[in-house]
Amino acid sequence: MKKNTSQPKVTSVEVAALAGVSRWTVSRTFTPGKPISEEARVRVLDAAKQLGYKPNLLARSLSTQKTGLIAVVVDTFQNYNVMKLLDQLSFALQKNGLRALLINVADEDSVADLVEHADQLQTDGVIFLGATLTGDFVSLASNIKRIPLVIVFRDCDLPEPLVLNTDDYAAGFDIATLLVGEGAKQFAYFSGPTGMTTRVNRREGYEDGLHQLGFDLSVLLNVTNYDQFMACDVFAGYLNTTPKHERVDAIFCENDAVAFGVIDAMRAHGCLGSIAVVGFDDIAYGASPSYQLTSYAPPVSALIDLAVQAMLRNDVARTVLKGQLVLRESHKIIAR
Amino acid sequence: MKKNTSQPKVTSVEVAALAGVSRWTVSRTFTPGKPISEEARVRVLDAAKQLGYKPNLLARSLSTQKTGLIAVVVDTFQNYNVMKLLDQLSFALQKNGLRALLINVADEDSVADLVEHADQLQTDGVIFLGATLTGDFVSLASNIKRIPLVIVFRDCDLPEPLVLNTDDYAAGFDIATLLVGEGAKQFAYFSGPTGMTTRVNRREGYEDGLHQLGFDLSVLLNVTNYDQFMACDVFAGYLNTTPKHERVDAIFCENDAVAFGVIDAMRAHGCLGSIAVVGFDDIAYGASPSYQLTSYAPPVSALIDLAVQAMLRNDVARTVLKGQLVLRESHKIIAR
DNA sequence: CTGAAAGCGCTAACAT
DNA sequence: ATGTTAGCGCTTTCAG
Repeated sequence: MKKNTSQPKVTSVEVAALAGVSRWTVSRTFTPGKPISEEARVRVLDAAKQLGYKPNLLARSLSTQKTGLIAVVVDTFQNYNVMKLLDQLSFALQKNGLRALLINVADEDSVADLVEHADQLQTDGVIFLGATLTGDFVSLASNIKRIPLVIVFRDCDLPEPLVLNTDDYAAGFDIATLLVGEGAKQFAYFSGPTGMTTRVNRREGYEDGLHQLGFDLSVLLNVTNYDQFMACDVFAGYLNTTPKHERVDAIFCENDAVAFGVIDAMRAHGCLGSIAVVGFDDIAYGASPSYQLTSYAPPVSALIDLAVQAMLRNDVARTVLKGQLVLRESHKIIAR
Repeated sequence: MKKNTSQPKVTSVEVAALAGVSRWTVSRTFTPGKPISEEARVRVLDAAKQLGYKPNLLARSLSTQKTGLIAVVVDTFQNYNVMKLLDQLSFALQKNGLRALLINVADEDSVADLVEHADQLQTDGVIFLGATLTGDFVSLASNIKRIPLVIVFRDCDLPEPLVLNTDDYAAGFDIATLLVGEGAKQFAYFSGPTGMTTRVNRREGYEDGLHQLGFDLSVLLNVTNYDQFMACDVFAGYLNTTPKHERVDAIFCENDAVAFGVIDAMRAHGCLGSIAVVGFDDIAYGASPSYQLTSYAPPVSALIDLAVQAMLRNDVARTVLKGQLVLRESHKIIAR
């Protein structure tokens, strides 16, 4: 049995009494950057320690109108990339004295409610972390005017929320260039779920890149979920129904999970290395000897810094930033 | 540029005025389960909508002494298992009207500060999610008496914080039984980092199980980090320095990440299938065709439910629960 | 540098 | 069922 040893609550009043100063002097002691005589400070700190006093940040927030809480909205956890982003984001927030209030919107239609609740909790901002924004987001965004709304690693057509994203077009273009350089002639693109806020730019850059180099995008594959196993099934289907000589020799996958699935399918089919594959996100797992996935690394820390900055000051503008290709083995065509 | 369209703050006073009722009636309207006449309710709701009023939950918390915030302490994000746990935990909390305040303690020595800060924020409890608790945790735990402290998926010798964990001993025992049943004769255990709060039970159950069946644990491997690639290196080393006929034929890995590393090493070494391998955690990835990892699935949802319950009521006792083996292919000895 | 008044926005407890 | 009193614990004026 766990007991809640509710200690007698100690407030600034008691500390003030013990230290022989006023309540307001106690407050100042615990507010960095407030003028206070060294003597008073020591006396207060001493009394506080003796009483086990800690300022109630909730009460402070009510006064200052700042909670230091940032709602972080995530819609898919079980994804290595999201994990990395969440790791870095929560860390960056903490470094700036902010805290991440995690909002899990796996349950699609509750987004609006959850974000509204966060708003009522007086969070200082909302960051949508690679979340696939659904329809009601429009109304949501217009309801929340009090605090900054930021979308990182996702696009959004609306003018309202601040968008901070990878330059998907440039990425697609670079990948087309890489693949053509490897000698590929037939190209495929493997997309994930298509929602309201899409990542078409990634494909467009790829396609434009191919065109510019005299090639076409001949095959479009799709999976309704960024799921490795589903992607594997889809690609296995492609391999099974397409005679070897008709197959593409290069494929750009919308993210690494899909790319893994493609590689799995090729391994199972015994044709590993016959098709160049490039992923996106550069999750740590890609370095695995079993995959050696070539991937595009988004400018994670730069974008996260911007997102945090946007929470702190209101002077961040919509931005797309280039990432960079991480070359390993999977983009090479070894066997044919 | 993002503008903070600071709307004129609307409080319950304004709503009360417009609705022609008192402030407290407004409060009641927004507190589920409080008696209120339908007429008044409608009038208030109407006025509230008109004014765009939303109750300030912060102020409410100050009064009620409940924030509905639960600090969730995580020390390693980039781990599929943690991700799953965090996903389920945050979801379970939400379902119960609670919210997860994410505390990222990647930076080891800041645990105490961060948890203390959470305490000052008046969180209603703290959940350590599979976090490796370091030394100063002892003092930490004794400092926080106001709210329940729970450790899930980790052991802890201290009597104070509530521990909710998998029955690691039983798991180890079951795995020994499985491996012996597969015809293995020589056994290894591959452990991860050894900290203050260890998972020795997992190994002990394994070892006792082997003994009971007439076998011994002959090889102990270790990696200082639950990292697939590091584990791969370590196991590659083992394979390279141990002649084939002297090698173990079964290995139990402390978690799936390590097990993946072992499989990677075997694949690279061309001896895939020669050694039975069993992991722990049953991360989704284990189902990958490239691994087909047999693993032990901890009773995740049961433990998480208990943790949430512990936040809600103070009647949860220290518990260990059995999980179950998930049989795929990796525990079979195919080639020798 | 320190003290006092007023108030952040809401709700518990009691009264009506 | 509704209104009242008193406060949650802190901070922001602004005097002294």
